Amino acid sequence: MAEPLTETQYRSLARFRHALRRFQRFSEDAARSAGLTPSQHQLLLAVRGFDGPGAPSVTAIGELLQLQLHSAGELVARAASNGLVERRTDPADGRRTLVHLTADGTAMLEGLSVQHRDELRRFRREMNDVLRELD
Amino acid sequence: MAEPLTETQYRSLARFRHALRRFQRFSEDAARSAGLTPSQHQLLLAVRGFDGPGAPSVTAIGELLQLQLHSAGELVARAASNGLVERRTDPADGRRTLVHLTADGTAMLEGLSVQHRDELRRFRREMNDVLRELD
DNA sequence: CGCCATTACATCGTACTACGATCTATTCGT
DNA sequence: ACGAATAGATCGTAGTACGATGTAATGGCG
Repeated sequence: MAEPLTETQYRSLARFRHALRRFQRFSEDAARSAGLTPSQHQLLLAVRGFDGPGAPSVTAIGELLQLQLHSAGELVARAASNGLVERRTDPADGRRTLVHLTADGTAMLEGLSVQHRDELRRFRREMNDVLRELD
Repeated sequence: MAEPLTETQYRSLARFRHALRRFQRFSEDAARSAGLTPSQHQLLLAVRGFDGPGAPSVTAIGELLQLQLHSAGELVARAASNGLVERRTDPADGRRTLVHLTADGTAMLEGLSVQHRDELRRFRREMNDVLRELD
Protein backbone atom coordinates (compact mmCIF):
# COMPACT_ATOMS: atom_id res chain seq x y z
CA MET A 1 0.00 0.00 0.00
CA ALA A 2 1.02 3.62 -0.50
CA GLU A 3 3.08 2.69 -3.50
CA PRO A 4 5.21 5.47 -4.93
CA LEU A 5 4.00 7.16 -8.05
CA THR A 6 5.27 6.40 -11.52
CA GLU A 7 6.66 9.16 -13.69
CA THR A 8 3.47 9.03 -15.70
CA GLN A 9 1.40 9.55 -12.59
CA TYR A 10 3.43 12.56 -11.52
CA ARG A 11 2.94 14.02 -14.95
CA SER A 12 -0.76 13.22 -14.78
CA LEU A 13 -1.08 15.05 -11.46
CA ALA A 14 0.86 18.02 -12.80
CA ARG A 15 -1.23 18.19 -15.96
CA PHE A 16 -4.41 18.04 -13.93
CA ARG A 17 -3.24 21.00 -11.87
CA HIS A 18 -2.32 22.88 -15.00
CA ALA A 19 -5.76 22.29 -16.51
CA LEU A 20 -7.38 23.26 -13.22
CA ARG A 21 -5.36 26.46 -12.96
CA ARG A 22 -6.34 27.40 -16.48
CA PHE A 23 -9.99 26.77 -15.75
CA GLN A 24 -9.76 28.94 -12.69
CA ARG A 25 -7.94 31.64 -14.60
CA PHE A 26 -10.67 31.55 -17.21
CA SER A 27 -13.31 31.79 -14.53
CA GLU A 28 -11.61 34.63 -12.68
CA ASP A 29 -11.10 36.62 -15.85
CA ALA A 30 -14.70 36.09 -16.88
CA ALA A 31 -15.96 37.20 -13.48
CA ARG A 32 -13.81 40.31 -13.43
CA SER A 33 -14.81 41.18 -16.99
CA ALA A 34 -18.39 41.09 -15.79
CA GLY A 35 -17.52 43.43 -12.94
CA LEU A 36 -17.51 40.82 -10.18
CA THR A 37 -14.77 39.45 -8.01
CA PRO A 38 -14.26 35.71 -8.47
CA SER A 39 -15.42 35.09 -4.90
CA GLN A 40 -18.60 37.03 -5.40
CA HIS A 41 -19.32 35.14 -8.59
CA GLN A 42 -19.02 31.84 -6.77
CA LEU A 43 -21.22 33.15 -4.01
CA LEU A 44 -23.95 34.01 -6.51
CA LEU A 45 -23.74 30.55 -8.01
CA ALA A 46 -23.88 28.89 -4.61
CA VAL A 47 -27.05 30.81 -3.78
CA ARG A 48 -28.66 30.28 -7.18
CA GLY A 49 -27.88 26.56 -7.26
CA PHE A 50 -28.68 25.96 -3.62
CA ASP A 51 -30.08 22.52 -3.15
CA GLY A 52 -31.99 22.66 0.11
CA PRO A 53 -35.37 24.22 0.69
CA GLY A 54 -35.56 28.01 0.66
CA ALA A 55 -32.51 30.26 0.69
CA PRO A 56 -29.13 29.31 2.15
CA SER A 57 -27.94 30.63 5.49
CA VAL A 58 -24.51 32.13 5.93
CA THR A 59 -23.40 28.87 7.54
CA ALA A 60 -24.62 26.88 4.54
CA ILE A 61 -22.69 29.19 2.24
CA GLY A 62 -19.61 28.65 4.34
CA GLU A 63 -19.93 24.92 3.85
CA LEU A 64 -20.56 25.18 0.10
CA LEU A 65 -17.60 27.46 -0.44
CA GLN A 66 -15.49 25.72 2.19
CA LEU A 67 -14.99 28.91 4.15
CA GLN A 68 -15.00 29.62 7.85
CA LEU A 69 -18.29 31.10 8.99
CA HIS A 70 -16.94 34.58 9.44
CA SER A 71 -15.22 34.56 6.03
CA ALA A 72 -18.53 33.60 4.47
CA GLY A 73 -20.19 36.39 6.43
CA GLU A 74 -17.70 38.93 5.12
CA LEU A 75 -18.15 37.73 1.57
CA VAL A 76 -21.91 38.06 1.86
CA ALA A 77 -21.49 41.53 3.35
CA ARG A 78 -19.33 42.69 0.45
CA ALA A 79 -21.77 41.22 -2.08
CA ALA A 80 -24.68 42.85 -0.29
CA SER A 81 -23.05 46.28 -0.36
CA ASN A 82 -22.55 45.76 -4.10
CA GLY A 83 -26.26 45.09 -4.50
CA LEU A 84 -25.81 41.47 -5.61
CA VAL A 85 -27.51 39.74 -2.71
CA GLU A 86 -29.94 40.60 0.05
CA ARG A 87 -29.81 39.45 3.66
CA ARG A 88 -33.03 38.59 5.44
CA THR A 89 -33.28 37.33 8.98
CA ASP A 90 -34.85 33.87 9.02
CA PRO A 91 -38.37 34.34 10.42
CA ALA A 92 -38.19 30.82 11.86
CA ASP A 93 -34.89 31.37 13.69
CA GLY A 94 -33.76 34.88 14.50
CA ARG A 95 -30.12 33.85 14.66
CA ARG A 96 -30.01 32.90 11.02
CA THR A 97 -29.49 35.22 8.09
CA LEU A 98 -30.76 33.91 4.78
CA VAL A 99 -29.15 35.08 1.56
CA HIS A 100 -31.22 35.90 -1.52
CA LEU A 101 -30.15 37.05 -4.96
CA THR A 102 -31.19 40.48 -6.18
CA ALA A 103 -32.35 40.99 -9.76
CA ASP A 104 -28.92 42.45 -10.47
CA GLY A 105 -27.12 39.45 -9.02
CA THR A 106 -29.32 37.06 -10.98
CA ALA A 107 -28.63 38.89 -14.23
CA MET A 108 -24.87 39.05 -13.69
CA LEU A 109 -24.78 35.35 -12.92
CA GLU A 110 -26.70 34.31 -15.99
CA GLY A 111 -24.22 35.59 -18.55
CA LEU A 112 -21.30 34.14 -16.69
CA SER A 113 -22.99 30.78 -16.34
CA VAL A 114 -23.46 30.41 -20.06
CA GLN A 115 -19.76 30.94 -20.60
CA HIS A 116 -18.92 28.52 -17.83
CA ARG A 117 -21.18 25.82 -19.16
CA ASP A 118 -19.22 25.78 -22.39
CA GLU A 119 -15.84 25.98 -20.73
CA LEU A 120 -16.72 23.22 -18.30
CA ARG A 121 -17.64 20.85 -21.09
CA ARG A 122 -14.17 21.42 -22.49
CA PHE A 123 -12.58 21.03 -19.08
CA ARG A 124 -14.45 17.81 -18.41
CA ARG A 125 -13.00 16.19 -21.53
CA GLU A 126 -9.53 17.42 -20.77
CA MET A 127 -9.68 16.22 -17.22
CA ASN A 128 -10.85 12.77 -18.20
CA ASP A 129 -7.96 12.46 -20.62
CA VAL A 130 -5.42 13.64 -18.12
CA LEU A 131 -6.66 11.63 -15.17
CA ARG A 132 -7.01 8.45 -17.15
CA GLU A 133 -3.31 7.87 -16.63
CA LEU A 134 -3.71 7.90 -12.90
CA ASP A 135 -4.58 4.20 -12.59
CA MET B 1 -27.31 30.18 -29.12
CA ALA B 2 -26.41 31.23 -25.59
CA GLU B 3 -29.52 29.59 -24.24
CA PRO B 4 -30.23 30.23 -20.57
CA LEU B 5 -29.43 27.48 -18.13
CA THR B 6 -31.98 25.10 -16.69
CA GLU B 7 -32.38 24.75 -12.96
CA THR B 8 -30.61 21.44 -13.19
CA GLN B 9 -27.68 23.04 -14.94
CA TYR B 10 -27.34 25.73 -12.30
CA ARG B 11 -27.34 23.04 -9.66
CA SER B 12 -24.79 21.08 -11.65
CA LEU B 13 -22.47 24.09 -11.82
CA ALA B 14 -22.91 24.75 -8.11
CA ARG B 15 -22.24 21.14 -7.19
CA PHE B 16 -19.15 21.10 -9.33
CA ARG B 17 -17.83 24.15 -7.50
CA HIS B 18 -18.65 22.54 -4.19
CA ALA B 19 -16.74 19.40 -5.11
CA LEU B 20 -13.87 21.49 -6.41
CA ARG B 21 -13.71 23.56 -3.25
CA ARG B 22 -13.64 20.42 -1.15
CA PHE B 23 -10.84 18.97 -3.23
CA GLN B 24 -8.87 22.16 -2.83
CA ARG B 25 -9.56 22.23 0.87
CA PHE B 26 -8.33 18.65 1.14
CA SER B 27 -5.23 19.56 -0.82
CA GLU B 28 -4.48 22.67 1.20
CA ASP B 29 -4.93 20.86 4.48
CA ALA B 30 -2.70 18.02 3.33
CA ALA B 31 0.01 20.43 2.23
CA ARG B 32 -0.08 22.37 5.47
CA SER B 33 -0.04 19.17 7.52
CA ALA B 34 3.14 18.28 5.68
CA GLY B 35 4.62 21.67 6.56
CA LEU B 36 4.18 23.25 3.13
CA THR B 37 2.05 26.10 1.91
CA PRO B 38 -0.43 25.03 -0.77
CA SER B 39 1.38 27.18 -3.34
CA GLN B 40 4.72 25.61 -2.58
CA HIS B 41 3.24 22.15 -2.88
CA GLN B 42 1.91 22.94 -6.33
CA LEU B 43 5.25 24.39 -7.29
CA LEU B 44 7.00 21.15 -6.34
CA LEU B 45 4.54 19.14 -8.39
CA ALA B 46 4.94 21.42 -11.40
CA VAL B 47 8.71 20.94 -11.27
CA ARG B 48 8.53 17.20 -10.64
CA GLY B 49 5.98 16.59 -13.38
CA PHE B 50 7.53 18.99 -15.85
CA ASP B 51 7.02 17.76 -19.35
CA GLY B 52 9.70 19.46 -21.39
CA PRO B 53 13.37 18.59 -21.53
CA GLY B 54 15.48 19.45 -18.48
CA ALA B 55 14.24 21.62 -15.63
CA PRO B 56 11.57 24.31 -15.96
CA SER B 57 12.46 27.99 -16.03
CA VAL B 58 10.65 30.53 -13.87
CA THR B 59 8.67 31.57 -16.92
CA ALA B 60 7.58 27.98 -17.56
CA ILE B 61 6.47 27.71 -13.95
CA GLY B 62 4.49 30.88 -14.35
CA GLU B 63 2.64 29.37 -17.28
CA LEU B 64 2.01 26.05 -15.52
CA LEU B 65 0.67 27.72 -12.40
CA GLN B 66 -1.00 30.52 -14.37
CA LEU B 67 0.89 33.18 -12.48
CA GLN B 68 2.51 36.38 -13.63
CA LEU B 69 6.23 35.98 -14.06
CA HIS B 70 7.12 37.94 -10.98
CA SER B 71 4.62 36.06 -8.85
CA ALA B 72 6.22 32.82 -9.99
CA GLY B 73 9.62 34.27 -9.18
CA GLU B 74 8.53 35.16 -5.67
CA LEU B 75 7.07 31.71 -5.13
CA VAL B 76 10.30 30.08 -6.26
CA ALA B 77 12.27 32.41 -3.99
CA ARG B 78 10.18 31.45 -0.95
CA ALA B 79 10.49 27.76 -1.77
CA ALA B 80 14.24 28.11 -2.26
CA SER B 81 14.70 29.79 1.10
CA ASN B 82 12.78 26.86 2.61
CA GLY B 83 15.21 24.43 1.01
CA LEU B 84 12.61 22.82 -1.25
CA VAL B 85 14.04 23.86 -4.61
CA GLU B 86 17.33 25.07 -6.00
CA ARG B 87 17.86 27.78 -8.60
CA ARG B 88 20.57 27.34 -11.21
CA THR B 89 21.30 29.78 -13.97
CA ASP B 90 20.80 28.12 -17.33
CA PRO B 91 24.30 27.57 -18.78
CA ALA B 92 22.85 27.92 -22.28
CA ASP B 93 21.14 31.26 -21.57
CA GLY B 94 22.31 33.39 -18.69
CA ARG B 95 18.97 35.16 -18.40
CA ARG B 96 17.16 31.99 -17.45
CA THR B 97 16.93 30.48 -14.02
CA LEU B 98 16.13 26.78 -13.98
CA VAL B 99 14.38 25.30 -10.98
CA HIS B 100 15.38 21.93 -9.55
CA LEU B 101 13.95 19.96 -6.65
CA THR B 102 16.13 19.32 -3.61
CA ALA B 103 16.11 15.94 -1.91
CA ASP B 104 13.93 17.52 0.77
CA GLY B 105 11.47 18.84 -1.76
CA THR B 106 11.29 15.50 -3.54
CA ALA B 107 10.58 13.70 -0.29
CA MET B 108 7.89 16.11 0.85
CA LEU B 109 6.16 15.85 -2.50
CA GLU B 110 6.12 12.08 -2.56
CA GLY B 111 3.97 11.59 0.53
CA LEU B 112 1.54 14.26 -0.56
CA SER B 113 1.27 12.82 -4.03
CA VAL B 114 0.19 9.43 -2.74
CA GLN B 115 -2.64 11.05 -0.82
CA HIS B 116 -3.62 13.13 -3.82
CA ARG B 117 -3.68 10.18 -6.16
CA ASP B 118 -6.33 8.55 -4.02
CA GLU B 119 -8.33 11.72 -3.51
CA LEU B 120 -8.25 12.52 -7.20
CA ARG B 121 -9.68 9.16 -8.12
CA ARG B 122 -12.59 9.97 -5.83
CA PHE B 123 -12.90 13.47 -7.23
CA ARG B 124 -12.87 12.22 -10.80
CA ARG B 125 -15.88 10.01 -10.16
CA GLU B 126 -17.73 12.75 -8.34
CA MET B 127 -17.02 15.25 -11.07
CA ASN B 128 -18.24 12.97 -13.80
CA ASP B 129 -21.48 12.39 -11.93
CA VAL B 130 -22.03 16.06 -11.29
CA LEU B 131 -21.12 17.30 -14.76
CA ARG B 132 -23.14 14.66 -16.53
CA GLU B 133 -26.18 16.87 -16.00
CA LEU B 134 -24.61 19.73 -17.87
CA ASP B 135 -25.72 18.58 -21.33
C1' DC C 1 30.83 43.78 -34.54
C1' DG C 2 28.48 47.16 -31.89
C1' DC C 3 24.09 49.06 -30.60
C1' DC C 4 19.41 48.63 -29.09
C1' DA C 5 15.07 46.26 -28.61
C1' DT C 6 13.62 42.18 -26.36
C1' DT C 7 13.55 38.67 -23.01
C1' DA C 8 14.05 36.93 -18.27
C1' DC C 9 14.16 37.80 -13.77
C1' DA C 10 14.32 40.62 -9.25
C1' DT C 11 12.53 44.18 -6.06
C1' DC C 12 9.27 47.18 -3.76
C1' DG C 13 4.90 48.79 -2.37
C1' DT C 14 -0.20 47.75 -2.51
C1' DA C 15 -4.63 45.39 -2.20
C1' DC C 16 -7.59 41.61 -1.55
C1' DT C 17 -9.22 37.92 1.02
C1' DA C 18 -9.26 34.41 4.48
C1' DC C 19 -8.34 33.67 9.10
C1' DG C 20 -7.92 33.97 14.49
C1' DA C 21 -9.77 36.17 18.30
C1' DT C 22 -13.44 38.28 20.29
C1' DC C 23 -18.18 40.14 20.95
C1' DT C 24 -23.40 40.21 20.59
C1' DA C 25 -27.85 38.15 19.90
C1' DT C 26 -30.94 34.32 19.67
C1' DT C 27 -32.41 29.70 20.67
C1' DC C 28 -32.54 25.27 23.07
C1' DG C 29 -32.38 21.86 26.87
C1' DT C 30 -33.59 20.77 31.40
C1' DA D 1 -36.04 30.66 33.68
C1' DC D 2 -31.11 30.21 33.08
C1' DG D 3 -26.77 28.51 31.43
C1' DA D 4 -24.79 26.33 27.27
C1' DA D 5 -24.69 26.23 22.53
C1' DT D 6 -25.48 28.18 18.00
C1' DA D 7 -25.34 31.93 14.37
C1' DG D 8 -23.39 36.08 12.94
C1' DA D 9 -20.76 40.42 13.11
C1' DT D 10 -16.46 43.04 13.92
C1' DC D 11 -11.54 44.03 14.23
C1' DG D 12 -6.82 43.29 13.47
C1' DT D 13 -3.37 40.35 10.97
C1' DA D 14 -0.94 37.60 7.51
C1' DG D 15 -0.10 35.49 3.14
C1' DT D 16 -0.02 35.93 -1.69
C1' DA D 17 -0.68 37.79 -6.23
C1' DC D 18 -0.26 41.90 -8.69
C1' DG D 19 1.34 46.58 -10.83
C1' DA D 20 5.17 49.35 -11.50
C1' DT D 21 9.75 49.62 -11.96
C1' DG D 22 14.72 48.30 -12.20
C1' DT D 23 18.62 45.22 -13.86
C1' DA D 24 21.08 41.78 -16.49
C1' DA D 25 21.70 38.89 -20.51
C1' DT D 26 20.71 37.77 -25.31
C1' DG D 27 19.88 38.33 -30.25
C1' DG D 28 18.98 40.75 -34.59
C1' DC D 29 20.53 43.94 -37.90
C1' DG D 30 22.95 47.36 -40.26
